Amino acid sequence: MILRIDDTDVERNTQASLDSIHDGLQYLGLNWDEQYRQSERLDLHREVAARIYAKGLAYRDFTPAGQEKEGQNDDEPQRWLFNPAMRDMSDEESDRRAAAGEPFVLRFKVLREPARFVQFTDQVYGAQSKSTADIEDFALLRSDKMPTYHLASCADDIDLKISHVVRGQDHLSNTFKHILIFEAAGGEIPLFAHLPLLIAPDGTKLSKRRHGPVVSVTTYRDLGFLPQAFINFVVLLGWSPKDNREQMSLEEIQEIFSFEGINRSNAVVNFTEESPLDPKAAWLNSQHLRSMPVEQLLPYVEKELSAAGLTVPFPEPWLTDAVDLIRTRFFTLNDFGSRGRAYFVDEYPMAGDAREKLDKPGARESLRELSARLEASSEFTEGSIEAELRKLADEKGLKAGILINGARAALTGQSVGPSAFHLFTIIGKERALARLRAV
RNA sequence: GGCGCUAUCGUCUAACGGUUAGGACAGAGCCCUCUCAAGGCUUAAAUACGAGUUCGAUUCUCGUUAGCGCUACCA
Repeated sequence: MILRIDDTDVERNTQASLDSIHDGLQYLGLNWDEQYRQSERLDLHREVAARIYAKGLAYRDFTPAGQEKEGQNDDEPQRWLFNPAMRDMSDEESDRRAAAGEPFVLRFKVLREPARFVQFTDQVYGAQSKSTADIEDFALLRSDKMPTYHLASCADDIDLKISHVVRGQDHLSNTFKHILIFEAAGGEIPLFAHLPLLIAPDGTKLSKRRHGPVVSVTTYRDLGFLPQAFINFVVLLGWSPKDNREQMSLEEIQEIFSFEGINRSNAVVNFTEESPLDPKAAWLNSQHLRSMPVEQLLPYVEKELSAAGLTVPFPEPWLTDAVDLIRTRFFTLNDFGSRGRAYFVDEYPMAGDAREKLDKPGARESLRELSARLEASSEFTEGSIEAELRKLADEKGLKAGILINGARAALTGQSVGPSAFHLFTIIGKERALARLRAV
């Protein structure tokens, strides 16, 4: 895999955007073998431009920036293809003005009269065809000698022997220009596959500017997404396995993914003002979280906990059990370091509604009593704990629920969670009883 | 305006020209239950519109409408 940074636009070329690309790719485990930056390959691009010019397939346009359409004859006001004075300028004049240092744009001399059809077969959109009569004389080199995206992209594709160009559908109609460049430069034309766009709920194209968090892969990482869950979500936007499968492993996806199965219509990422997360993405993450082999999940949890400042001695068997127990009610990795804190360390906050459970009349003293009795008991299993607790509730004239909910609150700092009896055995006798004593 | 692309539940999507138009998420309800999840079950919800071809059109053709893209010395 080649990672090529298309950074010929100096204005938008920032370290931050480069970091974001690297971070996102690394998080997803999409590692590259080679990296190139177009801004470091300008000589190659200019060479290709020179070659096209030498063949008479490009010309210098000395029109100042922004004035291309001025002075146009108004029979087709909106339609600009080229400026005849520039396109038809004599070589002598062109050379003279260039030698005099006058800035110019190098434009591709698109075939006119007779026009011809440029054709290619897109792997997703099928047969495509467009008349050169509808293609304007696009720029190859800007007046500051920087290559345009079109030129740089094609020149690099040729040089790097790119086999497949897979990109957004917004480039579908640019592809005709690219084919013209490939032909003029004498390069082999790669296979093209255009993908439908991801759009916002209001139908507009997703953009970094307007939908920053939604389009940034690192957002999902920071929200506690498993990489495979994110990939699973994205792959289902514009493509499906056709057999009603939703949750899929990376291996399954690699096995069955194909260009032919890709849809041609844009897909909406269903986020809201409150959350950048599509509900289906959240669901897929929770599905992966609870169904992947627990040993595979452990490294993620460990990383998450250490990021939260917690040092936990993985892989202790009881920790594995704890992760396995609570993951069915968690949605993201972040939950382990927040809601799951009490399972891993002894310092954890007591939620307000958990405190309410403990404030029930008789709850605290009964729980302390329970602690003492369990301490004295030789057995410490779910069964023995339940028997002891129910017996105590009976004696105190309390509903068992008071003690059950109270125990959960004391043990985890939360009013909701797994079976209270199971909790005792997960947390361990010594620590569990200490937590009861401390209510 | 020109050129190109697209159109199935709210969203993501399935359906050799013949299905009660299927699944998933989100929603509603029920079951399970010590709480919360999970899980199981049920429910509501769609072929943009109009012609044509055909015994029969979500599916093929044309038109309309709508959306998106390109139309830059951005990518």
